[in-house]
Amino acid sequence: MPELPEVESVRRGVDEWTAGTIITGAEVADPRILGTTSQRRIDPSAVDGFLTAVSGQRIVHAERRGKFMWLSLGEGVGSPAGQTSVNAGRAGDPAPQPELGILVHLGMSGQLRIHSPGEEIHRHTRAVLHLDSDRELRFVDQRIFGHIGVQPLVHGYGRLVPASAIHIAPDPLEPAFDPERVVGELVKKRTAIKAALLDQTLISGIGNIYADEALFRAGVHPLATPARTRKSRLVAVLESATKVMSDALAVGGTSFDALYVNVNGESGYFDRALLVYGRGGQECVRCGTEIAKITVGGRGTHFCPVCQKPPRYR
DNA sequence: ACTCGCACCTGAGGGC
DNA sequence: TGCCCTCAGGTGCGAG
Repeated sequence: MPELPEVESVRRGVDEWTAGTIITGAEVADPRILGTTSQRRIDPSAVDGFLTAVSGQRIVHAERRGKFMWLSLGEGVGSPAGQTSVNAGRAGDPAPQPELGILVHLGMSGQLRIHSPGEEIHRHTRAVLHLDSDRELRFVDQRIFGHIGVQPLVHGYGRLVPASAIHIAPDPLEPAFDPERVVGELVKKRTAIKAALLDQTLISGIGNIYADEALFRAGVHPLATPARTRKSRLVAVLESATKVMSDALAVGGTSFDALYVNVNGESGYFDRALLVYGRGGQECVRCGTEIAKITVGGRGTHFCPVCQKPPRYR
């Protein structure tokens, strides 16, 4: 569900509520949330390992690259007695501690919500972090395509990122984003440009909604082959993607239903600004032609057959 | 070395 | 009402 604008809206709220707080304890209601969708068999000790690793840690900031978000962790000053086994053994160790972060990926249906203890627990709540601010951060995820876990921070494209995000390219809203590098990679791609836009190792943050929107706004057909497309057109697609995601972020992202909300449970408003996504069979806002819906790379793909001319080589 | 297709889940909505 | 099918903001892995 969430793409860059939605994840960034959530990150901002999480950072506001959690930066500088200490995690006093945690719960894992469904251990599957600790694994990826392809690593669902969770060792029972993983739950204890997670609880031990996060308890007593101080949250420095909520950070993000593409759709990957994480809480960077600092010294657990003031951590409660009895929950500091990880740090206690190293208390006198002069060697610097490895930098850690709590990775949170929202998958298709994940939400992070801030609550006061005692507020009603949603039935899809998979994990909870208790904070010393007398608030708690709840990870709610209907489909469990998301995951959470403590990871070392490693260097990737000029930043410290969680180990499992090392392969993720910079997104268009971060300083490390280099459109020339992306175009340089794109011109080697023989796959459909829509699929290339969804390749998070090439450019991150773009998902199914904004890929369709960016291609429509740039007037490029989703099945165009990047290697056979003018560089100027590729640049236009990247600019459109950046613009549409910035515009969406400015209004809190895109919400079709209650599955995407920010930390306070509020929806975003960009759904009313979508020009093609979800509009199959309706008239194109530019030329009135019926918006087509096809499948590209297994994903529903919406485009205008007139405004986005089919490539001649196909 | 690439590219593709599917599996991983739960739930909503449509057709019969 | 109920059953069965399709579809959904993502990602990782194995097969070809």
